[in-house]
Amino acid sequence: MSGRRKPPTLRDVAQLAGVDPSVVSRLVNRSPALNISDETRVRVEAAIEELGYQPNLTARGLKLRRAFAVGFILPELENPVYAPIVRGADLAAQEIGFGLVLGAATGPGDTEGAFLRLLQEGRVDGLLIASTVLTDDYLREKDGGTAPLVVVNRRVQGIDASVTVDDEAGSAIASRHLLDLGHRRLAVITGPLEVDTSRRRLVGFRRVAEADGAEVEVHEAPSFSATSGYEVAKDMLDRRAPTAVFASTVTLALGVLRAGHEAGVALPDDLSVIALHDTPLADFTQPPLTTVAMPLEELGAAALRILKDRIDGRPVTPALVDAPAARLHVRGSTAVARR
Amino acid sequence: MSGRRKPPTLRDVAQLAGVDPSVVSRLVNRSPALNISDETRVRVEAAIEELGYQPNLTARGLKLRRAFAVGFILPELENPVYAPIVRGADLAAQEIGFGLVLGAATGPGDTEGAFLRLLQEGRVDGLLIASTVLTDDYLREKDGGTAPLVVVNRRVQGIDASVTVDDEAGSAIASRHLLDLGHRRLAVITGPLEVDTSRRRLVGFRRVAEADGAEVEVHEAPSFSATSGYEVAKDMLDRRAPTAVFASTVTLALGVLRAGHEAGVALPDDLSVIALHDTPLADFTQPPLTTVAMPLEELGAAALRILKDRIDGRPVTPALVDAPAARLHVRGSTAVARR
DNA sequence: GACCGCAGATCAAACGTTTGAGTTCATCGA
DNA sequence: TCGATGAACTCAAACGTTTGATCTGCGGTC
Repeated sequence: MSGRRKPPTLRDVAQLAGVDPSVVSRLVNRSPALNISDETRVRVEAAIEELGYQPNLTARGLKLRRAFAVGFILPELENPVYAPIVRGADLAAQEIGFGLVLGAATGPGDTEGAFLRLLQEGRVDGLLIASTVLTDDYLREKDGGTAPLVVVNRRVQGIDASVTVDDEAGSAIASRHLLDLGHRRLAVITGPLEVDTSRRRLVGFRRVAEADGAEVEVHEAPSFSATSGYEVAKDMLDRRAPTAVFASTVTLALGVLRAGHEAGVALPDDLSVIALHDTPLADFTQPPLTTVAMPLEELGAAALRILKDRIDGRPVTPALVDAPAARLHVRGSTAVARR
Repeated sequence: MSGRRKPPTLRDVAQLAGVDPSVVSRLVNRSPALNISDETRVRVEAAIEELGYQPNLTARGLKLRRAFAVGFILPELENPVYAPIVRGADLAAQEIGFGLVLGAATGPGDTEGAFLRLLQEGRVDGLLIASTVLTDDYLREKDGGTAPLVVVNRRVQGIDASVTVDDEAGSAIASRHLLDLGHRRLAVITGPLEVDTSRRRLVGFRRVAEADGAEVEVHEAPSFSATSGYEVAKDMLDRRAPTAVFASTVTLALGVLRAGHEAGVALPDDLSVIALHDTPLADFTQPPLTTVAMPLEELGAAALRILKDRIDGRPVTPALVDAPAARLHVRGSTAVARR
């Protein structure tokens, strides 16, 4: 309520320091074209300090045709996998003085709306796309359109700018863990296989398991939700059950756990469960969920940096895979195979 | 990559329609000062259509001293309680053409940094504060400063603009449910009592329970995390255990469930658990968690609308409580009291 | 016939920056 | 002594809007 006074401008600073605004501008921007005496520099800096001058983003944006912000399109916020990705992106954005504006979808299908809205308004300089609902075709069509985009945690043919973690390697670790525990009859519950990320996880898991001669049955869930995981797992348990299952994401695993409990199978003794992606929640499932933690925060940060490169017109490396340390967190949901 | 051409401007439209830019501007903004013939109107509208004109937000922003965006400061994204709040706010923002920019804290303590950053840059016109870490004093000091703010899910003395759900009523419903099941020895695990929201939940629960002559023991967790809930619950179970416990938020409940399992108490037969706030996850805990769903999405939306009122300088009702339908979701974690 | 009023437009300054193109003045080499 | 050089600045247009002020006819009044 109290007097919201307008902040000092470049002009104010210039006037106080007795110089032209252009000097202040160049000073603030460390422009190489700046050429002033030390004395003047000191005076200007003092003026900036005294007034607490902060450049006006909007004015800069108008002049430079920049929003100094990027949008993050995601299908939903509830899925715990997004929290670290968003955090990573936000942090990286902060570092370069960018804002992260949310384009959360309101419901299935509206991701597209969020997409277009952000772009057309010129509110953002580029877009991070973590949605699984936008089709490859749609993305290819939009890429290079109004604004640069980077797809996160997914690769689409024809779009260079995409960042993924090494899903294959992570899944291989899960596979290895189960094999080490002596499991021979394995199942994987994967997300929709039209999503390339799902496919890579499947491949990674299978490669290791089959190289070891273990049996792998594949169950494709129609979505990444816990409910889907539950349905698929219930179905799986009705048949000849495996002794261990790899859920290709944490939400699916939640469904598996529930199906297990309902079917009365002892966890982890009758059925080991391991999931890709770690989350604070994993400590609190019953039993606590063994996971392979992926560098999701790094993923978000990398995505943002790549997006910035595109915005600045720098060349982007074809399909950067970001592969630091996938780490196994052994909790209570995996155990040695019963014989 | 392909030619990113600059979008049409007001000038372009004006030129095409053969009128002055001011006409177009006023038309677009439905300015009452506009006074043109139908013929002209048609021509201008056609030009807008033809060029696909979209007003440039940055330029408008510069002129009008507006960012057309608000910031949302939250302590973390992992807590499932925030997802619906953010979604509600984002939806409401979309409706009025505003953007929602994230000010997620990087870690404890940095919420403040996010706060100041967003404000000073002039990136936002106002701020939604859902953080529990900013102190009342700090908020009071900032209120009415650079930008308007609205505190979400919390009330602070001296700041009119705050929105909360009816925590008392919700907690009362939880209380009622447990009493109806015949429980007489109740416990509540509350978040930090320096947070007013925690206090209101406690009050609501207690009022109903004690009116019924039931016994209520209070356990204050040092934070809202699952880990805190776990620690406190473990402690509680070591003593004379109650037959039912009310966790004042879902994350705390997760901790309670785990403590229960570890202590070997049968859930829900030996101990009923009910939590405030619903989440998709509740279906997948073991046992599935009985909850009282609060209108969190509405909370977010209401917060945004109030913030908009403040931004526009409209008077704000003192401490609006938004109290539609808290709903009980009975799942597997509550059962009739054993005698 | 001078004047008013009004519909239907136009003008131009401003919002706070950025930046290419001047300007001024002292110094230097030949 | 003159012009060239360069250091240290200033000028002013532009980015795309918004908006109060101004202009131009024309029909109606007295």
